[in-house]
Amino acid sequence: MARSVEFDEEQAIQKAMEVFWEKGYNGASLRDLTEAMQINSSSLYNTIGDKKELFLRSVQRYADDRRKDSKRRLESGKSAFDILIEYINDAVDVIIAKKNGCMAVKMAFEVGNTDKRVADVLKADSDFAFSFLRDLIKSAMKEGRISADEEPELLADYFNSTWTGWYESYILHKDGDKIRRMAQFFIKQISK
Amino acid sequence: MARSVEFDEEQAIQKAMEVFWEKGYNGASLRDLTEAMQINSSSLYNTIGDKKELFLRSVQRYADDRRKDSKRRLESGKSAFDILIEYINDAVDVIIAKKNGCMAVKMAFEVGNTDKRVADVLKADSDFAFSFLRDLIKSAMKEGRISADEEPELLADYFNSTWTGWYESYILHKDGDKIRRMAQFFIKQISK
DNA sequence: TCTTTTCTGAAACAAATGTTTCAGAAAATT
DNA sequence: AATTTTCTGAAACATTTGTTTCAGAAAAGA
Repeated sequence: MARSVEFDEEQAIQKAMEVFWEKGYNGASLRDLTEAMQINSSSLYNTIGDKKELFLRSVQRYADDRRKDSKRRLESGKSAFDILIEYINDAVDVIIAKKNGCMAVKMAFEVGNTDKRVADVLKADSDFAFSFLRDLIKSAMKEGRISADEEPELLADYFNSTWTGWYESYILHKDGDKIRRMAQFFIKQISK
Repeated sequence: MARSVEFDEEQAIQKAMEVFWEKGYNGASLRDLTEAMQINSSSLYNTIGDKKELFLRSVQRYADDRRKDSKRRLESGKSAFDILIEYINDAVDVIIAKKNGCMAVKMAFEVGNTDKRVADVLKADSDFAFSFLRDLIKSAMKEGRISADEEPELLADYFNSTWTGWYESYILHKDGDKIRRMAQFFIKQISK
């Protein structure tokens, strides 16, 4: 039989993801990508495919990571309300600490209207986050920590869309305290 | 003396803006741009400058349009609260009706971290929207239509960042009712 | 009308893009 | 160890990119 693939595909996708994350789909060149992945373009085309395919896999990978993160949070044993608050605070930390914010948001705005396959992955990611939040909100309502005046579905959508604006604010103003204040206000509003 | 410029620069910038708006900075090629502007690249380089300069002017133009729109709203003679509600509802309409959402948001995510000059224009635009909203919120508080429990500055930031998430939601889910529900909830929350 | 200056169109430019080619190296099985 | 299959590296590919060139057309003033 023959020789087997030399490079670690998962590791390579991870590196590609980081490049796309920083430069965007159109801003990242094949040479940027293969250099970061430390593979030759022939290997890339032999295994993963072309640039579009690599991008799809990168976004997919990002979504997978988020899904794992959500699972981890659910298994933490904390109360639903506490998980929600921690989730919000962690989102704030990501916005402020990570140089490039949330990849899903960035890509939604760059290619969400043009690349159907990527848009579907992002939509599925958003749907998953929605369920995650809706269930937590429902539980937090039962715990009596969140006012049950509104439908959990509406609140979940509202939650989900709220961080996005914080990302934009941080990109433009680089003001961490501003984000923290908005987050505190948000928490205060939904708490009972 | 000599011949004068043949094409209408303002009209050309307008066309360029539309192309950038749809395709993004990296996604728009010089040929896309000059075709839409209906001018030769030599004319472009003779008058406006290179691609970066054209982009800057396009973003600038977008910001100018928004400023004019805000001024128009202030001069409408309506109450501050009504202006705010109308502003929110119009934002919702733009999200749902316009194919490409808000240009400022899109560009903030694409080049906000890499192109300093564009980022400055976007920041100034955001600052202007902030003042516009803060003043309206202050007035609406005096009118007794918005609860004065929070600082107008915080609410203005909160307002300003809220639409962004709605844009993202609409790109992914194409669900106008979802946006309208979030907007209604938002209005309900801030109303007294 | 003639001159002078400047703008425009088409073509050309080098560099960068995404992708393919292929000879030889490398591994797995026999 | 020989064989066979497949992977890899470097180079080449055709396009597309952003930008420049320049001859001639066009306008304004003399």
